[in-house]
Amino acid sequence: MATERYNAREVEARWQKIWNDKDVFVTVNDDPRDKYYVLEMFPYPSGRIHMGHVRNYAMGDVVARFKRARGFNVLHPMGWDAFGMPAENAAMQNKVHPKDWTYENIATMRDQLKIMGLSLDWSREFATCDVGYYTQQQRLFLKFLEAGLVYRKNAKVNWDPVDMTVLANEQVIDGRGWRSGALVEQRELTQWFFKISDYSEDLLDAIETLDRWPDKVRLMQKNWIGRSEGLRVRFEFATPAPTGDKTLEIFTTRPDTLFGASFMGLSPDHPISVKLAEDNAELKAFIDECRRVGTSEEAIEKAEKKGINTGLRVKHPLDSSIELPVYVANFILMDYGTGAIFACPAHDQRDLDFARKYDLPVRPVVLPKGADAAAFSVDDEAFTDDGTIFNSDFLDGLSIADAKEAVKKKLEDMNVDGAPQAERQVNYRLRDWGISRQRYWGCPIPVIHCDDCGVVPEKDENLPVELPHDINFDKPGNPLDRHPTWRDTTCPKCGKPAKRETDTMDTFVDSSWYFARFTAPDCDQPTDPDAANGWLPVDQYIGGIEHAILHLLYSRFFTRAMQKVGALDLQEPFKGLFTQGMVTHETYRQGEGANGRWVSPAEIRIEEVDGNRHATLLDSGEEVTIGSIEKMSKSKKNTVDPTDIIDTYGADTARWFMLSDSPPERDVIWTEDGVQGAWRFVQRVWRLIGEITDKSELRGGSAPETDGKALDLRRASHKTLAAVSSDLEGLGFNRAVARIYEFVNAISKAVNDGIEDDAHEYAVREAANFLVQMIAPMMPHLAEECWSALGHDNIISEAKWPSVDEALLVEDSITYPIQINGKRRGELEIAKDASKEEVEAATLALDFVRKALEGAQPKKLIVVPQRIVNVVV
RNA sequence: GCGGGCGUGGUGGAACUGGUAGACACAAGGGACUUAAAAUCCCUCGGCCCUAGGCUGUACGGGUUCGAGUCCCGUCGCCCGCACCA
Repeated sequence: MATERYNAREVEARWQKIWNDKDVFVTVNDDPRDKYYVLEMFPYPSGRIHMGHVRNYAMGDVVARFKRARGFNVLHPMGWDAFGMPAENAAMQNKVHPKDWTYENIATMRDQLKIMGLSLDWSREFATCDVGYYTQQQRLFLKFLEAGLVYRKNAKVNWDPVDMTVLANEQVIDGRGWRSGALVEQRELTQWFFKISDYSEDLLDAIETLDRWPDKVRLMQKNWIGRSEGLRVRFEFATPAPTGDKTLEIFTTRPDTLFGASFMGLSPDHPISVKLAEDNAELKAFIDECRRVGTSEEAIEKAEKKGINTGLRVKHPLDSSIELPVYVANFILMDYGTGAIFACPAHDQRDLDFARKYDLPVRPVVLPKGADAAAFSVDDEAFTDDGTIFNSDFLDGLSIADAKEAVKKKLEDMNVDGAPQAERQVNYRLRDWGISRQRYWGCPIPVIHCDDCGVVPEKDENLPVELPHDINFDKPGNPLDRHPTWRDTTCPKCGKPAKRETDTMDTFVDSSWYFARFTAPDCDQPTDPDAANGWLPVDQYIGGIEHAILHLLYSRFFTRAMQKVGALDLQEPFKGLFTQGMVTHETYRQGEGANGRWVSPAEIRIEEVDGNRHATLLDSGEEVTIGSIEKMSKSKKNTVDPTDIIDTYGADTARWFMLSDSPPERDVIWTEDGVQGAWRFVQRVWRLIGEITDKSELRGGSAPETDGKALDLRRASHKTLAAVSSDLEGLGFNRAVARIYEFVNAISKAVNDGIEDDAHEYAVREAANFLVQMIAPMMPHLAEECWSALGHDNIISEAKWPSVDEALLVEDSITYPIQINGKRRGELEIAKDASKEEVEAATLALDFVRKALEGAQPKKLIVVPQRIVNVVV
């Protein structure tokens, strides 16, 4: 074979055809081997694959191919998260039907994925907008409805009064609609909800069992669910409330600070606020202003703390001589607790900001450890750490925890307006999941509104409720609403004319069970429970950290809900989770400030002059500014098209580069130099394998002798194999790559120095085989080509992972670094099984140690077995 | 604003549970081969000091420890999420 250059384009296409023709990656459900389910978060078909996809799918493919080689029956499917807003935006902008736009994108992206050479079972592919998929989703919805997991209630949406349409949070920019620029209002609509709150406690507790999830994701989910133990306290009104209520009910997690109470706060949406606003113009204006901030928690929290004094007053439950004013405040959420709070400014930053603005009292009641009670005051920073209660009557001197308990006990036993003054309550931050979307391109909610029977589920035999194709986006709003006939149907209950629900489902619903559907993609029910229970949970799920909370939490809820309706029998969908980092790239900009424009990497050339990098435009030679490194995005034009890279260098090179260097959980910077380095490595491996086959074909080496150079190389082979195996097991792709580089250096040296004898030749052949097998999960095409060149008659995609000879890993001596006072001053080589005493004696006998000691005894001699020795003088 | 994370040479990074900081790679510089270029191979490569060698160094400032990139406190910078983007 000699040294012709490796032609990636020709080789990759050839092997992809072979895999395809042989159905190598088609998985059958009844295979007797142990199962392993690898899944990467499926892509939204935005138009073209981007580098983030390449990274994500390259990682998943390594796991899939590695586990396959290790003897597992691997399920590795792919599909499309295909409903969503971009298709509607495209329809509005380019007059293209969302369905056509979506399926064209899918076709393009499927081709792009195929040239990556992924070991996917394409026979299981589906898109969430396939009628076959959303039919089953409607069926699941009806089962959830029957099981009491679905209900309707009023909820707020962002309303664009000019476009007459509901806006997503991302479409609201500084309180205005992104297209119309109109001030956004809030509107209440009756919407569909999933009762995820039924599972708050379970979803929280079960996080403990997810030991193969990143700690940060588990922590984020815990905080998101937000369990808090607190107290529901009823404050008696000192002035009559407009609603006729005798008491104002609040929720607090800090009853210990009750003596620091300065005012009461109501959400702008609280019934009392709304009632008062009826004949208070100032308050009404304020509430309207709050409603223009938007519905997102972020917007509400970031807004300046503001409020209006209602003139109402309540009595302090522990000291009736104190009356507290009641404010309507913009930072209080109606969805959390009771929509009302008591404010203790000294120990809550939001309350403090508010109190300072309106000149309300700030009375500290928690004293920091060691502080002087007489001198302690709170200025602009609330004190939220631990301390001792003071200024608080019977609570003085107690710890926070004890004071909480004391207040709870006391208030529980008190009565106001014929009921206990307070009750203990466990509160969750997690809210029910609103799934209604007033949009066309989503799964229709299969219910019918009948004037006589009310809301009626569609009959199972009438499914699917199919999206009509004859719609247009000439006008804003939901095309389903104004379709001339689609809404018209008959009531499944009474048979009279009735109207269909026009809301479609949140696309998070689509992605909350696709992993289960892959186990039986053609089943005429949502799942085949046997298949689902056999394959699930997903053993390794890989995707972006941006999904750490919502998608993963919804999928966990869905799995429980599906268990409840008998679709499958497990709670947790994802056993192992891995969140990979983003792909970033330098940015380039021509011109300054507002007149500047972003320039794509393909348009420029980089040169180095006197150690400084300069970028110039390819066509005009004009200088371009090199900017910061940012996440690849269309808006900054710092994207690199994977197809271009694969055309130039091949899929293996692109995959290898995505896996080398950067740890997979961290961001990776795409650089041209890096790709070229990867490409050179591809060539290097090919050349090395060529040399080995040339040099060793004359000999018949088959004697695994174990001494000299042959032994050294075999040790390196088995050590590398052991290390790479465990790196791949733990998704340490970059570490595996570094070890493979080292290994290639070692093999090259052995080959260049000349193959000495049969034993050495055996070792070189073994090393070559190991090398090819170790790169196979990452660069499968190159590996197949090398494997074939090495004379194997099977394909490497079906070859078994080699096994490590443990005997070759054992070392008989060890080199200890010797520290003097914590600084390394030399080394000690000694038998690996030397006792602590022997190591100590040998250390003290070393020249530089004796010199440092100057005849004295060491103050301390620390020997960490197999690690290090530290002499303290 | 709240929650979560990250920060190591010119660059990407390595360093298992607190134990030799900079493995491996990229870039750069020097050399070999070549008519020349590409490719390939060899050498150097955190900073400072005069070498042997030493000092210093993991965003910044403190602390715990025989020993800190790793643990703790504070500061700065960047990134992700915040429930209708996917």
